[in-house]
Amino acid sequence: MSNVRVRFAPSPTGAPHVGNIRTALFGYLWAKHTGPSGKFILRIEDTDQAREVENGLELILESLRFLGLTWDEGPDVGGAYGPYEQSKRLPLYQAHAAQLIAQGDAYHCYCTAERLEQMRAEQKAQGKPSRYDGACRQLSADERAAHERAGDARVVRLAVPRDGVTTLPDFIHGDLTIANKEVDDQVLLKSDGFPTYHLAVVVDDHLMQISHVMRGDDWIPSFPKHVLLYRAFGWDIPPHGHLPNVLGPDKKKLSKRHGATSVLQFRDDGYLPEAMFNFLARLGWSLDDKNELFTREDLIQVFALDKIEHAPATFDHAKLDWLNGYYIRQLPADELAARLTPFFERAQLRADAATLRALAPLVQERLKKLTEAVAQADFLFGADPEYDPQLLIGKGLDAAAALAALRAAAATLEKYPALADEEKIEAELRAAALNLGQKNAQFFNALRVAVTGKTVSLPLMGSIRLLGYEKTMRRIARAMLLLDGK
RNA sequence: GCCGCAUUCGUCUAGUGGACCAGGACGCCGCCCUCUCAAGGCGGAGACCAGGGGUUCGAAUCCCCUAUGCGGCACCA
Repeated sequence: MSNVRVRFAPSPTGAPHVGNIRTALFGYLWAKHTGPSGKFILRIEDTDQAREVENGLELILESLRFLGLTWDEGPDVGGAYGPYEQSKRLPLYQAHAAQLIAQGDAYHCYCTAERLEQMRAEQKAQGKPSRYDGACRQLSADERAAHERAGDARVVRLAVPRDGVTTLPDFIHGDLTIANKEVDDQVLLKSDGFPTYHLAVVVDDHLMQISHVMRGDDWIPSFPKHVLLYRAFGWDIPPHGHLPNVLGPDKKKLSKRHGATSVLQFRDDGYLPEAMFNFLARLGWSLDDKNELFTREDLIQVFALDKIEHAPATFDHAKLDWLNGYYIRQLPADELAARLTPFFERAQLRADAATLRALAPLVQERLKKLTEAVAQADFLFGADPEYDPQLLIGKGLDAAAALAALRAAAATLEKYPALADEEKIEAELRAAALNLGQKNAQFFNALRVAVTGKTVSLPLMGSIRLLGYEKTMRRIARAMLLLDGK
């Protein structure tokens, strides 16, 4: 196979959501699967000035970087086929549009927005599909000259054949066919001199020698325009694959309506890139019935185009959470601590590196998302926690028994102010429980609530070690006081 | 409305004419482990393969029709 070159071509209209990024991921995987010669290219389709967002480009770059979807060519890194922002390639499109007009494959249209609007309203009223009526397609030379003399604004439209059908082989769906009469005389070049998607994508994919076009299957209805353009220019059509969309829980195409859908939001919500990468790859693609967990390297190695699903896939948050938890558990403790750092900073908890490093093993198998560590560890920071004293009294115990448990626990801990030998302390605490005739669960519950203020907490011994001897003893004493009144 | 794409457990999916009274994963339920919660182990429920016609000795797998869902119908991508 000659060199594979796949492009991801978003427009800078906001933070890319996971559906778009999944398209980027598949392109990346396919390019990298073919080895070092496979290139992943980033091209920015900024041809609509109206919809542009100021930091749109940055958001795209950041999203791709988060997932490690490194591009070989793009607006920031350059490449042999630049520029990679369509707004910087305007003369190219204009020249190609001129060529089409010269060949008779496109024509100037002088219709005003008002006329088009009225035309569509009429078509709609008659229950007809809204399509450009071709008014300017058969303008005489004189009429054109008149419009030009008057300085009327003009666009360039594609002259779509009235009959026949257009077929595109698609490596996901098989042959796709649409009758030409269903295809609009699409605008190729807008009156502001910018191209529309249709012209730009074909010109750029060809000029940039894109080997495989991969895009969402919401593009299927407009492929005839692209095929027609390739033919008009006399260019080979690269293999196309229309990826099924990613759906929200309501089965509708994923969008902002579905809540946090941008990759950056997932990052901020505490999802690992490893997990997102794995999860997104499995949405609409699978290897077989055995493998679920894939690293980036695995995926690059086994990714195959013919395994891409035909039907849209629903984004399953629960499964993502499971995967994220799995990858969190795989992290070395140092690494987990490092990844946790920004979340504690954001929560404004003064957790130094050593504390986080010691905390990591405790929270590790209890996290689905990194953000959750903050709530699990918050008892370590700030003032002694407030709680309902009733919580100190475990199931089947009374206040006196809980008090006895705390007294025994304090007596044990007092012997180990350095909290050095955890196992030994724990053994002694168990012995104390036995001695009091309490179940471990009952005994430790009292201690747990006293120390953490919660009935559900991180492992007790580790929590005590992190809290420190002083604070622990103070909280136990306080708990005993609370119990005294009962 | 017109055109197109799709249709296997709740979800992601395996399955390309016989090995499928349909396999795995997430989720769910139960048990074990256990200082709580998790994690882990074990087990369970859960899909008559959208429906109906064909083709075939034989169909989840091939063909047709219907239904449903989704997508597109801009000087937006």
